[in-house]
Amino acid sequence: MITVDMRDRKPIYEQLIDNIRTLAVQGHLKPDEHLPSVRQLAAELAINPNTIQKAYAELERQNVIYSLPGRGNFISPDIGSVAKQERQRQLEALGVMFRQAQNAGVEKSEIQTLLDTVYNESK
Amino acid sequence: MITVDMRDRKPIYEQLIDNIRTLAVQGHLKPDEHLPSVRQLAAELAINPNTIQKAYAELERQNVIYSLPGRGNFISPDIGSVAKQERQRQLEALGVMFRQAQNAGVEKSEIQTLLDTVYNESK
DNA sequence: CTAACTGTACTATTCGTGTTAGTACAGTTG
DNA sequence: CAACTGTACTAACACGAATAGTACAGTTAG
Repeated sequence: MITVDMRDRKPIYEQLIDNIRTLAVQGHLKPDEHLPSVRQLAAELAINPNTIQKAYAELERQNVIYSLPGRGNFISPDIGSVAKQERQRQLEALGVMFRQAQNAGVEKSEIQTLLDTVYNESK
Repeated sequence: MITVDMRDRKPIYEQLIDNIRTLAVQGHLKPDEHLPSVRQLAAELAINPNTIQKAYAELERQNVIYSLPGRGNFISPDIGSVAKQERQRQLEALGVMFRQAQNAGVEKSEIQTLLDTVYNESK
């Protein structure tokens, strides 16, 4: 489900980009699946079509989707490579966070425990 | 050293807040240490005094510093409790990141390796 | 006491970015 | 042909960040 939070500091178009990329990477949106049209999604979310268009344009640039003028926007068939990039991004972000946590004085064992908790609670 | 990056999307006053809080938490700024005056720091960083004032006001609200009108701004004597809060914040942020990484398909072992690397490279 | 510092509190203005509003045009489809 | 699509514009608006300027009271070194 595609949603936006008007109270969030993050711009709407960025929320849309992250939201749709995540759905695609997680397989909730299949390759070649038809996305809502610019105008339709704008109506559903009660925001301006230009904002949707801005998000779709960036998603196409990131190879998350492709567009066929007159037809619509569709999930990219090689979404797998996007997923790979996304995992890499997550790791890099974690690297930064670890360094920040370390020099804030957070013990490695605390992070270790947290990591175990998160990766076990889904069982 | 207190710095700001004009190209950063994060507002200058927020950069200052994080920057000074980090320096204080890490002990690079000692309790009761005298901070640069609003006007002096503004001159050094080539930004408006109001922006410095905004950051100092928020830092005081967070108990990172205290101010004596006419005298200046100083690092809080009980900066230790701020450091504790900061460690807690870092852990919570990591929790969010772990969940994101997990459902982006990042393997636990990858994160484990990264964690070990970061916490060993300082040896 | 005075001059030169401090913090603090305002108002007004400027600036950048996100968002909206509106229009237009070409391709697609039933 | 009618009703969809994406795409490309321009203009206006809204909001927050940042600047500019002024003012006033407390502190301190001379």
